[in-house]
Amino acid sequence: NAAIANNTPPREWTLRNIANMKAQMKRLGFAYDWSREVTTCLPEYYRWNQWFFVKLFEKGMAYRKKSKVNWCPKCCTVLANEQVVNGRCWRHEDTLVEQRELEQWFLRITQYAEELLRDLDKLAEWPEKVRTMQRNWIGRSEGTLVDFKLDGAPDSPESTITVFTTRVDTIYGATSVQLAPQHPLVARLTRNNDALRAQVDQLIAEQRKAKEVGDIGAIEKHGVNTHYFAVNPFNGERIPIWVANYILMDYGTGAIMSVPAHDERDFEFARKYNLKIRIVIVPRSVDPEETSVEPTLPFTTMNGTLVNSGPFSRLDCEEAITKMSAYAEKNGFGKATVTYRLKDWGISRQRYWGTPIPMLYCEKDGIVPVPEKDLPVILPENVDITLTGGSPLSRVPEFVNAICPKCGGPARRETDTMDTFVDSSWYFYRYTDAHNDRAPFDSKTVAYWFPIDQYIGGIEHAILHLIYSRFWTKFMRDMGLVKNDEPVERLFSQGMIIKGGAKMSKSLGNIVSPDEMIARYGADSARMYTLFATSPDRELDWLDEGVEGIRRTLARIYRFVARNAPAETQLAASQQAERATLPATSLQPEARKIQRKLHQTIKRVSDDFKGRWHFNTSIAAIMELVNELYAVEERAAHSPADVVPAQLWFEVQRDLVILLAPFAPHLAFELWEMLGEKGSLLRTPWPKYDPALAKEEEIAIPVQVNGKLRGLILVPVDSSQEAIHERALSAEKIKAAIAGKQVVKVIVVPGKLANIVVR
RNA sequence: GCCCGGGUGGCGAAACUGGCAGACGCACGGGACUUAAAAUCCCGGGGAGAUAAAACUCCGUACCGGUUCGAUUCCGGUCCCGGGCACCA
Repeated sequence: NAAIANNTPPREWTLRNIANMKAQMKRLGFAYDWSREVTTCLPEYYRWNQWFFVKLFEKGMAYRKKSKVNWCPKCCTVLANEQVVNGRCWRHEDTLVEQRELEQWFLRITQYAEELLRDLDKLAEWPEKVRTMQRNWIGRSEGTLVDFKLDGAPDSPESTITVFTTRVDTIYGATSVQLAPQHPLVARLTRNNDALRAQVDQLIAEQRKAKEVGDIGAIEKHGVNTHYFAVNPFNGERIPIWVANYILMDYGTGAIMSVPAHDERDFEFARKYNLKIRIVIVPRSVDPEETSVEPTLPFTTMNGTLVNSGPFSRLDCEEAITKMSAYAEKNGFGKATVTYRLKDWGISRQRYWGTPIPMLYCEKDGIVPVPEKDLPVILPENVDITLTGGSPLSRVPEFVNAICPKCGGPARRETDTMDTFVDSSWYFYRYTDAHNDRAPFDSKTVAYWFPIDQYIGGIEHAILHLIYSRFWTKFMRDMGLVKNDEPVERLFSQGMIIKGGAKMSKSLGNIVSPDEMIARYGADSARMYTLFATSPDRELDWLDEGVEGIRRTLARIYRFVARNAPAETQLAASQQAERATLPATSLQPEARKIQRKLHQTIKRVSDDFKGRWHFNTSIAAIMELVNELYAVEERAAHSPADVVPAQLWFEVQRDLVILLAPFAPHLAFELWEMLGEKGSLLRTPWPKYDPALAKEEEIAIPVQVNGKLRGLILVPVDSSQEAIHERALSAEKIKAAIAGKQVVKVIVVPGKLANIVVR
């Protein structure tokens, strides 16, 4: 391996690897996924991914465990849930997908669950919706673990059913225990009972099917009575043990206590199977002696008092939870605890392209990481990828057979590669120090640049990528590599582009090629249309029509400047425009109108850049300015007395071009030259907004009667509340509308509207 | 199912903090220019009723209900669409 690492020039190897991937994909008839070039074919990413992995392993943050996967026996590979169609492989319609248990590598992201949750509060400049999604994804929940014993069995850990509940106060109302079908105890209980085993297998199949459809909650809730009993440690009651298809092994402990009276799901289940229902919480009553209030079931609120609960009766729910948890802990059958929905991150992939996991298995020394000097472990070349015969890497003896760095004996190399989310968790750090060959990056350089000021990505990354990269940052901080707690200060999540009712993506193959649009309309029109179609945080339903309007607007701007650009003799006036703005008072009405519109446009465009990035409204504002320019040009042709001074005329064009530049840069640069400008457009300061020049002199204020629009009054812009009040009541139309009625109240919002309430 | 968004004219949308619903654009209709067409320029379009044409009246932001002088906006419920649900990345 060391030989491979040292003798292979990274760039050449990369290019060969990419060429190899393209050829293989073509041969197998798959769409070539270019995004994989970026991270999965670069040995330097392999090297540092592997370096990080070893650090994680050494800190106990990476571990192996068995986990269930979808397996296509024909492809001999793991399938993603979306690659399973009706229980069959997406490439082999006749092949049923199997469930297999594989040893896989996991990263202990759950160790950071609490901090990942807590620090969401620090991310003030992240969209609220993303923070909410992450909060729910981490899914912190406080509750109690309680041990139920299998009735009649000897006291041993194998006969203990630990349940997790957020409502231990309802435990006297537990009338059954429900286990996940994969629960270890279920295997034992069904060992000598084929009929029961078959029923449980049926439940597993239902669960799998639901997961495949992506609809865990949609399954009809089914259960099987094992006819075994568990003992409630609080009251010694024997209650039946059931196995249910809606209990998931990977959440909580894979076992729950069922309290039909006080949980909706349990209630539904108990009704279906005629299980006992016992009320142990009643609404908090004024008279503490009065306990006969029967709540409507299921009664799930915390605002209640315990009954039928032995020594805990008459306590309020909240207090009961604390006391009962403490009681369980004191007596050794439970304790208060916090669980998370967040699971550890499985990073093993049985694919060829990807960073090999740098681990060796030695018979004598066990699991041994590849020493740092031997990194990167890179992929062997010229591997024949077929759809049959198992993991490609495991069939390459030169790759698999290695030497144990500890004992020098033979070792087997790990053939799993890493999830590409690993690369994407830290790639942006590498950008600050891309040529470093001693470390993933230099800490000082990263300390200068990080955290990222502004990160932009699709909303579909709100959960996975953005949690993994936050986790990675926290791990690197604890290693002492970085100082920042969070990778990203400000996040912008753009909406997705939808075409034909689904997101546009490589895997769905419903992509609109920008090349085609650029060829037809030019890059400026194509770019500006995508910005104009909707605001970037919304999803956009893609339609090819509509680009025409943008092209037309750009042509209008071009023609306007071509007609009105300063001639040689006017350049002095044009340069004047750069320096000074004409005072509003010196202008004729038409000129003043243009000046006002210009400053209103500057404000609207500038605000969109500073604030919400709603560039569709910026472009609309520019269009309005252009329409106004055409109107003024037309009117000026008919009434020569109402002149627009040359200096203002040039100022407007100059500012228009600057405002246009971010949206249609090519055209803007062309127009900039046409205006006789010598300096660089890029270095020209953004136009200044002057509120005094943007101000309207008069505004029309709507007048409502009982909330219905009944007229408009024209008033000076800064009219007082009293003045508007008086004008509103004296307007002809309003007088007619309120004639014969009694005015109860008049609401005046200065600058907005007046509303007269009559009876 | 759960979590997060969204639903406004024929269409893409706007309305930023509860204050004139539909800015801007597409498509469409009318006019000007032209031998003609294209391009361009100008004008008009939420719906229904009324009118020669207007003033005008009513309805209207998925649906049902609430709060408010006033709701596209806030609250409760329902329906539909999109994203995520841990191996698409």
